[in-house]
Amino acid sequence: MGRSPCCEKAHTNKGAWTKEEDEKLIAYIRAHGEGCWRSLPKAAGLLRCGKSCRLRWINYLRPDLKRGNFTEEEDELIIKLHSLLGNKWSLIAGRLPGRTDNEIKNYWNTHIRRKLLSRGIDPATHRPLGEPEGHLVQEANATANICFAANSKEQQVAKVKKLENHSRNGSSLYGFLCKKRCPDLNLELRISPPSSQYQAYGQSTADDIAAEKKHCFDCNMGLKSSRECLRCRAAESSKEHGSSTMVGYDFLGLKTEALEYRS
DNA sequence: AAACTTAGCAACCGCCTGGTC
DNA sequence: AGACCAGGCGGTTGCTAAGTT
Repeated sequence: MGRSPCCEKAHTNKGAWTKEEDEKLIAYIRAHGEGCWRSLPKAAGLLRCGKSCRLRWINYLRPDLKRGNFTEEEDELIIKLHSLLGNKWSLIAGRLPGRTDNEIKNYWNTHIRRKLLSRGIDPATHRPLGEPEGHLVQEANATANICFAANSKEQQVAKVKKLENHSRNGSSLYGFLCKKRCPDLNLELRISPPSSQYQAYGQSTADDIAAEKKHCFDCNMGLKSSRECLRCRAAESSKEHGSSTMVGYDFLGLKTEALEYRS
């Protein structure tokens, strides 16, 4: 038995992408959007594995990527998020607009690890080198089990329900753990109507958004995050789930699921 | 100038998860 | 219930440029 390979390896290119391949992939996704990665290579005329196309698009070709060096603020945010989430690079990336999980992972391994070691901090535990891990590590693990990102509304609902089984107030637990480990990092989740979303961002982020004009093409108001407009998603969610409240905004204005669910 | 080492990062691999039938 | 599939994630590899001897 076993799983069939995602592609026929004998007839696929490997290694660095050429300019022509990039152009084909960009042109195809512009015309058809992101969809079935398995069938995309053939449809786009690429001799590549679907996974390879997805990686190339997400990590390099996506138009909303921020290129260039990490700022000091981003460094510190990554460190704090890593202390809470561990090696959950995709979750960390979800809170750094324009950065990818791969990019952050590489940056962590090449820069931040060294930076922490030079400060005498163990990058794995975020505690002084040589000190036993203690209870805070368990707390970090517990925090990592709280899910922030889900791919669909259905998953969000399922995950919130799962969370509710553990705690009647999941965000309070999260806030508690965050505060305990990083008292100066505001990761408190909030419920707010879409119209007031900018108030939840904090001024600097709102200014950045305005400067970059990252508005949704559909409603022309909500923030267009790396995947979709939160405002439109909120509207869609409430349509589908009746009185369910599925969307919230974290301190960076990025996608924050699983905040509240009323059945 | 050449040989060697190191750092940075794009890309790959294998595993896991969730959805569908 | 379980087999299969697609997408996603984290760890690792390998190439290349920069730095050092």
